Amino acid sequence: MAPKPLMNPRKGASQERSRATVDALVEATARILIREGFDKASTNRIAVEAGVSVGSLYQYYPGKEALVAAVIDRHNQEIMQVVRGAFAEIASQPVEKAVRRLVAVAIEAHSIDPKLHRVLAEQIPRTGRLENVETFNREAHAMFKAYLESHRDELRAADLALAAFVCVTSIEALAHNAVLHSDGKLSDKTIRTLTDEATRLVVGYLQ
Amino acid sequence: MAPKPLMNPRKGASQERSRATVDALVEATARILIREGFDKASTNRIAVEAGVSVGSLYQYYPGKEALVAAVIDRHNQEIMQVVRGAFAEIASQPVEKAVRRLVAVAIEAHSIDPKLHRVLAEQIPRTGRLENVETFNREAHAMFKAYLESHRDELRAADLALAAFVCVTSIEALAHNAVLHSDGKLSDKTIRTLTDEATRLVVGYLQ
DNA sequence: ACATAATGCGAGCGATGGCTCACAATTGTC
DNA sequence: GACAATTGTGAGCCATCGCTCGCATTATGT
Repeated sequence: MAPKPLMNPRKGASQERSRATVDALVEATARILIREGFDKASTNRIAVEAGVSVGSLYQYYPGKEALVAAVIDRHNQEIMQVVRGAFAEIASQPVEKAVRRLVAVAIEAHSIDPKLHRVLAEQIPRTGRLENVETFNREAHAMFKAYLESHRDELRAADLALAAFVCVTSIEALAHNAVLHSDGKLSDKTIRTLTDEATRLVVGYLQ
Repeated sequence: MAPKPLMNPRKGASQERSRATVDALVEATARILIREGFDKASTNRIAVEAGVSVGSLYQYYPGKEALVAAVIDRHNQEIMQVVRGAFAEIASQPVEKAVRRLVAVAIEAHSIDPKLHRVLAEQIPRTGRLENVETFNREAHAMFKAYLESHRDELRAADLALAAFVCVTSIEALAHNAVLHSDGKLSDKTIRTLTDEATRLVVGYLQ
């Protein structure tokens, strides 16, 4: 068998110029996803939007999937940054206060770049490589479980992994549905009400 | 403007023969979605699988989207049948028993044709026409709110629409994640545990 | 200045997919 | 049996898409 022609993405982006090209590509991809949706995001279209040629695109990314994955990664990093911060912040706080903060953060996180968030949630097939979203989810579950373990005395649950699953799933779903159904930012009042309810739901369950 | 050449899906499927064709198409679509995934479900491929020519396909459906929508509708009808039955059954039962039943039903519903359910959840872009899933969601919320209203005295919530949103969202998400993460059917034990937890979560919130 | 490497270009190839249309086969009607 | 309506056929048109490759442009080293 002939060895692969070796025309995969060029090695490193060593010069300054190419970093700019890479960034332009990712940002162009995000813009197209937002403005025109997933199926319109062809490699040719993305290259034009980025002010770059298709050839250059394939020098840095093996295909459309990789570009979209890069956008998703970028978005997830932003979200996880916020979430990790929150967990650090609440580590030594009592359950009620901690849960309230986490709910608020979940809503904030889902409100980051809401249009992009919506497209990612609604239009991107969760197939192939794009499963690394799962990694983030697992991290969130693990962090929550760790918090529960260090506050065992305030709780009455036996299986903390199960409890973490129930809490994280509920909080995430509530934030997700609330933000997506209201197309964009929620009013402060709605956020307060929702936070109260979700907190009662989860705290009542844990204690 | 020239009047549209009038080559849209042929009017009615009046004869017996055509009903069979239509059914074959929908079932073929479902089979392909399950076995090969969404992108492999081209109109040509579907027609072959159904033992029918592409031409016939376009006599009954305006395109691939419509076929997939038909499959989704079929699946959702099955689910809503079960859910409607459950709501009728619990109408006069106390909150604890009612919620427990609803949780069980949610799990059952998500376990109907799990492979198809997974494909629909993971691979189908929720775009365009496929938003009528929303209709079913609204129906579920409405039914739950109706139940809450007729049991107001057992509850302490003020805003019942909000309470319904919180409960339905949580139950649905728990059932969804549990079923999808465990690839297929859950063990009886897992189902019992999950039902207990979800029931405690929701009942604790409502009372 | 010159050579060499790194980066960028974009016409166009091959593949695939949605969809049409001219026609054939079947069914219903008298 | 004759005729019209209904239903079924499938080769192939056209558009699009992912991707390549030979070449142009720009940076780096000496």
